[in-house]
Amino acid sequence: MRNAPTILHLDMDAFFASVEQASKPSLRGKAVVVGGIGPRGVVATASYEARVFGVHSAMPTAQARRLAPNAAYLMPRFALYRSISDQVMALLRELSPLVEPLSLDEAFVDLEAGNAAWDEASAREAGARLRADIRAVTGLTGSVGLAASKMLAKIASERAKPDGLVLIEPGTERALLSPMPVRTLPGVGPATGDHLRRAGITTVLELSEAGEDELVRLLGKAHGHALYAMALARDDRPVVAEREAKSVSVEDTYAVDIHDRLRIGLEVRKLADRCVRRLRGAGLSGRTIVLKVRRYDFSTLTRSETLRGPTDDPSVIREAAARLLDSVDTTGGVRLLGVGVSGLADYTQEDLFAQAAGELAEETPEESVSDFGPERPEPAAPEWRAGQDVRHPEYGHGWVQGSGLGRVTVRFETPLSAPGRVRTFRSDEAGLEPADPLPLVAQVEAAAAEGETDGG
DNA sequence: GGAGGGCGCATCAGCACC
DNA sequence: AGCAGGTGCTGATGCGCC
Repeated sequence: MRNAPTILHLDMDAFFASVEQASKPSLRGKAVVVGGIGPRGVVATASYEARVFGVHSAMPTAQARRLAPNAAYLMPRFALYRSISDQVMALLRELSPLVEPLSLDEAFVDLEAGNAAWDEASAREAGARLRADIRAVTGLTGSVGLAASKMLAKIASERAKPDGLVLIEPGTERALLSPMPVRTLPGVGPATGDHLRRAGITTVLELSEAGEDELVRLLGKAHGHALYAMALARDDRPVVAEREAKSVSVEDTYAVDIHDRLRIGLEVRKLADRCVRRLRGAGLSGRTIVLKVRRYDFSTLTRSETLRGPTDDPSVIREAAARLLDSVDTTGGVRLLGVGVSGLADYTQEDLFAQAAGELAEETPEESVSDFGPERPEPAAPEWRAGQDVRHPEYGHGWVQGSGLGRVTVRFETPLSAPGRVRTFRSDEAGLEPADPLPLVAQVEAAAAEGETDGG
């Protein structure tokens, strides 16, 4: 807790949905839902137009479809969101080297550490300029919260949404916090919220009145102390620039439960390979292999095994995952499988143990290496995914609005065009091919906005 | 009735070692 | 040899967050 409101929290407004609307003119002003499209998908982001129908993130997509049947339902395009996120994070780093990204669309910035602000007026000014820059560079809006601590900056940006800026004046923190529900505080989710409610505690004021000892008794040592401090608006957590990953994991929920034990083994193997690809991509290796299984009844269990040293060897990790699977009863079927690696080494070091094991186990030689990697055969028929960008030699750039029954419907428009027209083709239409997303903002403008900060 | 993916953190139990 | 008490690791689970 400092005495000037120089911690900034940025939250992009309905980020995924806003990117899709910017990229697809025909969706502007319309209900857009981005998330898992399958029977077991959940909503990642709903546009504000979709929220009017009661759709919100973390809601099952099936339920969203009942509430807003006419909304556009799109798969997330993370590569595109990441590229825009990078532009936004770069703007934040111009304010201060102390930037802590929380996700693709959210970050804390310590303005004081970057000499970007030192008091209320300069903080407000920096926040307003940031919002303008974000709009100029990305065409999107973000909301800014400014306060003397992380917790309050975040609460402020929440109140600023959408497309606003809120600064919490030092000295007013406790009065602001007191009437708010306990769920407002970081660390209070559904379980803790229920727990506190059963103890008769529903507001932040009641939380502080309960006293530290009572909270520790109710919630345990770490949680109790932390929550009492938060309730009094005491929050000293620093903005931390780079936090290195502590684990890497991948998981899949299947459209239907898998019962076949062989198939389960196959999926675990595929997940292990995907996990290793990510691990290697980050130049990491790890020592503990974790298998996660969610059964048909939603009961979830994890099994883990710690090796003698870190590895990024696909066959070692596959075999560990397979061993862990052996110890799990999958009768009744599984809905989700996952493979993870923790105990990461920040550099890839030679794994002598795995090497020795590999040399000993000559019975299973090249198979493990040769069919690892991206060289698996592509499916023959092109599968058109909803939302995907495409090009057609005659009609130009567009996106897939829907596909099925050997047909694909494409809307031809670009981020800079007027809403475009829809055409339907056969799935194997000659010349129709996947395309990269186009920039959301005219290049000249973007270059000018960057030049302004570079040159000045 | 339905509930993704990917992470970090806390707690607890069991065990080895001192 | 048995016991009491730390400490640190491993493994499992649950919560919270975006």
